[in-house]
Amino acid sequence: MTQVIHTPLARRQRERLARRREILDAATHVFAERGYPRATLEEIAATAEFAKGTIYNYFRSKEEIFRQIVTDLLDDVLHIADTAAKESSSAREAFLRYATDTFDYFRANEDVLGIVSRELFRLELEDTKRRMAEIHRRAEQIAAPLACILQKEMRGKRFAGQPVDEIAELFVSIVHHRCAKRLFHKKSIRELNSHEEAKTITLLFFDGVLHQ
Amino acid sequence: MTQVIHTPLARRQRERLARRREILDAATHVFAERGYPRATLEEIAATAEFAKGTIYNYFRSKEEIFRQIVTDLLDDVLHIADTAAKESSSAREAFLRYATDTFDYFRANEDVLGIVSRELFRLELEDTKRRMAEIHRRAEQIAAPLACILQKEMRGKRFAGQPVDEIAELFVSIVHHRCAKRLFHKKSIRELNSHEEAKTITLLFFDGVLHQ
Amino acid sequence: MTQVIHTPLARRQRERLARRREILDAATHVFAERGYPRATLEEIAATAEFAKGTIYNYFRSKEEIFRQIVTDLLDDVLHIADTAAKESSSAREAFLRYATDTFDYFRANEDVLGIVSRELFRLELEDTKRRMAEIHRRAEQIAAPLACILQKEMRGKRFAGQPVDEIAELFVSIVHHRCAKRLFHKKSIRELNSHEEAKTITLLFFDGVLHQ
Amino acid sequence: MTQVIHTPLARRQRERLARRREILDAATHVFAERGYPRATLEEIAATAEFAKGTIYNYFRSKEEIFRQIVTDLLDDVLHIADTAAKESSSAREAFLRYATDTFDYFRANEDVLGIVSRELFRLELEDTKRRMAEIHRRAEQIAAPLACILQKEMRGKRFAGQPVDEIAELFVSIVHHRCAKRLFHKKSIRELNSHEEAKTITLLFFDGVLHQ
DNA sequence: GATGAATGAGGTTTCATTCAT
DNA sequence: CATGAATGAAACCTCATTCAT
Repeated sequence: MTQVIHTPLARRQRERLARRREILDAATHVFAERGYPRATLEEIAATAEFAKGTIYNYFRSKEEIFRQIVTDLLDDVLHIADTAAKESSSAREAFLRYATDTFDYFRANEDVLGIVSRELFRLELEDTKRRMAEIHRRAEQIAAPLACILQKEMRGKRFAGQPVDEIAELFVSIVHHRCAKRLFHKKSIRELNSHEEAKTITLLFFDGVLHQ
Repeated sequence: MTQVIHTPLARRQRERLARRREILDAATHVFAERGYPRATLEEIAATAEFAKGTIYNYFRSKEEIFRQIVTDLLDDVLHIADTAAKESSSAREAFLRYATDTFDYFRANEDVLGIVSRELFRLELEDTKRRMAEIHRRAEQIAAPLACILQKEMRGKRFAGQPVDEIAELFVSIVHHRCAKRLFHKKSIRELNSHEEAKTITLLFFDGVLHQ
Repeated sequence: MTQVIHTPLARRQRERLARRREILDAATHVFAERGYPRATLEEIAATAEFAKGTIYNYFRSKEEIFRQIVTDLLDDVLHIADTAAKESSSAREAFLRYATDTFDYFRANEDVLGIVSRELFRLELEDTKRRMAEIHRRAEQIAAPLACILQKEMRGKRFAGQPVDEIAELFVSIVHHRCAKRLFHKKSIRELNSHEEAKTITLLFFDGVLHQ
Repeated sequence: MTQVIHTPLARRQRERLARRREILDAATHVFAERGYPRATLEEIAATAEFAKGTIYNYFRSKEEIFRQIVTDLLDDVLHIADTAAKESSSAREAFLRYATDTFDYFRANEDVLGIVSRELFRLELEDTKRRMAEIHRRAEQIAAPLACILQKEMRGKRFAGQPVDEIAELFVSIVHHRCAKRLFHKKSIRELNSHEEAKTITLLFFDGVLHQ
């Protein structure tokens, strides 16, 4: 068992990380509320209860804060996909689990979902196109473990001539779409019954509309 | 038969509309290239080969230009969906046709697709959330004619407890996702074989992954 | 008696003057409504029912329109003062008449009064100070005929060491102040009883508060 | 006796106020020189020796700067009127003192006088007319203490059927007119002998031209 | 003479980032 | 490390004036 020694240095480190997290949480809230370009560092700082300048001791720029939020999110979702694939014995089970867990995750992190829905593709980078490609690459990563387990079950066959990973990506995009829809719809996302929804789209994906 | 008289007034009107279109086209290009916030009126004007002030004789603001582009696009897609539903004899045919035509439309209007993929949710409105709801409502409109024909075929039954229009929306979102994917992928959107792609997702939607 | 010949040229001339007047009237209205800087040529033109460019066939600039209005006004008031002095047999009568007629004039030309009250000193000239002096010189001109008749009655004596024309100017400024006050006050200027008001300030001027 | 502790916070506060004042002074100068619409923030900032953006850390807009200047001025003049009324034993003495002190005040604050003379009525508000009424209400406030002491002396009688406060306002307007006149006249306002001028108009006001 | 589209200089305002305290 | 005042580049938009038709 690892022996943790609380040297002053370690405390410093921990406090630093805690404050970094506070800033990220504050920023997440403000981005979700105002949208990236309308969000000002002034307001983020006020929400985090720091002075504007302090933010720059933790992040190099507004952009970096935003990218960190998105990266964290994608990591989380990637983890969900990994776990779903690893701990399931069939593709159907894995996909169902991925959908359910993702729904739950976003229900618990509504703000982050808001940001991703609106801002994911709006990073203010020199080369927007490069960024878009990057995002889609991450989506492929997320779909990969799901594709992998599906692959096995289909014994290497393609679906309608398409490689399996593209098909898995479709599923991922459907999940995302349902989340976003709920977020901006009359019914609160909190009322979303994760398991019901997950079953629906898994059923559609595996059996199609006509074969229920 | 109506005798068209080209009065000066009519000519003025026509020229005005033509120039409005030129501006919209130029703006579409710049928005697609730079993204909405980095797109400057300076550049839009230069691209349209007008002076900055001239733009304001045709549109009240940068925002208005953007909304016009989006509105036009949604109208076009809505029209595609309507036509597909009206001129098909089965749901499967209608969905296939909608997918094919939408693919073709975006292949011919790559810039517009770029804008929508990135900017649709970023209209700079006071109340971003209200706007999001509006966008989703438009999506429902687009899905409506497809839902309608599907409804008939399913004889009023629901799918896994979900109303048919939500299911139709899923299809629409899949189509959009495939378009965006192609746009930012290594393979140019021009190489996309609309018919092949459309067949794939229609097959998936109606029969599922397991029943090909 | 002058024989007026209505040659085509004269008609042109008359029509031109009439249109000039229409523009001045429209401009007077818009200036009064919006204030000089918020007034746009667009709106002046629309009010006059001409196109924007047409205005420039009659006036060299927005500024010139404004100066013409002010000049016309000052000429009118100067005429009132002249007449009052010429047709009165005593200073008291002359001042009373000047006040009464000026009140009547502004009641009939409310818009012009509004402009003068707000804009007189705001001509957008290179040298504002020179302009201010010019305005005050005009005020002296207006006061002059009144000063003249007062002078006679006072047999060359000064009032409290001040030259008579400065005293007359005070009276003129009091009249103007009462007009402006009424214009922006709850009671409409239309309800102003010119004769009553005029008697009050004339009484004050000649006999003072204590000697009624 | 209070022990003043100069905490950093207090120092910050003081410096902030000092800089606010510097900006107001610079703006006053530029407004007086150029007039409100020709005054640019560029020049105000340069005069105050700050960057343009810095101004906006102290005031929300050009308009707000202007209104602060005017409000401060009106407060000062109101204070003069209050003091004059409170510390005088007769109306004549109060009016004389008000006139003298106002002359002195404007001689020491020439720039502010310039602004008020030209700009008072040009505040760029939606509803200019509402603003004009507001200004006239302030004038009434200023006249109020003077009216009050005059009232007592006249034992409730009206003058020529007019309420006493309207009469007091006339006096205030005469004072203002003499100030403006001097400002834009050949003789510098610095040469104005406050006491002489004040005596003249007080004499006129109380005894009239004919009874010296 | 009348029209109205085109012009473009110039203004106000925002806000991410820096840096002295 | 924390602070918040200072910065200044950029952006959007207005509108008087010109000029080809």
